Amino acid sequence: MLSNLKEEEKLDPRIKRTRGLILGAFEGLIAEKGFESISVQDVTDKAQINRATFYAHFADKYALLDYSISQKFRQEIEKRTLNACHYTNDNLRNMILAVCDFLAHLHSDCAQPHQQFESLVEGTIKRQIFDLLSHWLKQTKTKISTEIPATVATWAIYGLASLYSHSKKRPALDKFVDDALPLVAVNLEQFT
Amino acid sequence: MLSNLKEEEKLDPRIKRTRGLILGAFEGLIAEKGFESISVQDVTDKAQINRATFYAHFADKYALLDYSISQKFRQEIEKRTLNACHYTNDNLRNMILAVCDFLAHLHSDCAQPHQQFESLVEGTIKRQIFDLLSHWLKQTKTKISTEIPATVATWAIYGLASLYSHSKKRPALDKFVDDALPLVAVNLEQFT
DNA sequence: TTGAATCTGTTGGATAAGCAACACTGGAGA
DNA sequence: TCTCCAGTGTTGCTTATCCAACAGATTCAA
Repeated sequence: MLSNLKEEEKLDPRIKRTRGLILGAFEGLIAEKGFESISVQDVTDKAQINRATFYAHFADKYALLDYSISQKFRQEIEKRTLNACHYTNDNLRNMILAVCDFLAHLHSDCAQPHQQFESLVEGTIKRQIFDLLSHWLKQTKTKISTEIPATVATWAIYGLASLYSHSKKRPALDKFVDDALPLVAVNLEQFT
Repeated sequence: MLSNLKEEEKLDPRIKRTRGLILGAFEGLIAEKGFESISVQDVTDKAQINRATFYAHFADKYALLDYSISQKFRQEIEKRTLNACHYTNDNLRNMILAVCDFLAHLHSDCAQPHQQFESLVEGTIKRQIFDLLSHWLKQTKTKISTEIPATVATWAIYGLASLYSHSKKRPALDKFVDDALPLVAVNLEQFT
């Protein structure tokens, strides 16, 4: 799944370089002034690339946010070697950990996260979770439709991570996930 | 003098970027394995640019060394605001300090400096010193030829810096320059 | 000596990035 | 209201970079 690793490897070096510059500038700006107040010009100035070049890669700053978040989330996932896996309780647990970690870091790395920013992130991350879960469940070659269970689990996981990352005084992550895991797993047991 | 500042500013961003990548990779490699054993491929691999692109900027690795050394030396000079100056005892003193510092740092930053490397550096630096000195001396609108005094001073300065940077137990730089300065200045007094 | 391997410099054609200009939009003031 | 300003997307053309391929040069081992 998502073996854009290979595809990205053999991409034209100019493209990799430019995207890297854009992403780097974007992340820096997010930390400095928050997503809402960033303009495309800010990004291209900081990245030292031409504005037209930006539009050759991304439709607008929302597409860039989506790409950036997706990419960083995937890194988090790959770090925990959850790709190329099938569904197990352990993998599910790792995924919840990953989402919690990711959101928690996001909140400390980003200046003044507003509503718009948060809901854009939510959409992006949930899409990623859903795709990965669906992939896992389909590995079981079951004839049962995966759409509904995957949807429920996706929303539940994101909700848990959101709760965790917003809590004033974050509880110990391991304990938190221990408590939450069964409530998510119960709907997926049929795929084990 | 040397107001390639302005020229470099308005250079195509791709050119600035590429040169920066090449220089960064080169300096890293110099520190790792020394100049002699570096190949052009090493540089382009590390810089993540195409080998043909390298040759669009530099004739070979010797041209790159010359450019790199010149550039770093100029930075040292500009740091001490010696450009846009005329000849004074103080400026001469600062120049000697700059050359000593530069060579001393070079020796600590470069792996196994061999004879070839050292003599290439010597040629590059002496050219820079000579140009700057000549520029100073000509400011005096003197009718005296500057070539011979500038040459003598150039060689003397480089010799002093070389002695300083090679000494096992480097003496205090200020003291060293205090002792050496008069011997250089004596041939230039007619320009004050 | 031969051949394999590696690096060098160079080329022509493909592609990405740069640039200046344009029309358009959405505020912020006067 | 009007204008001004700053940002947005888009375009045609220029320029830099990429790539694969080439013919030498050098080295090293068989």
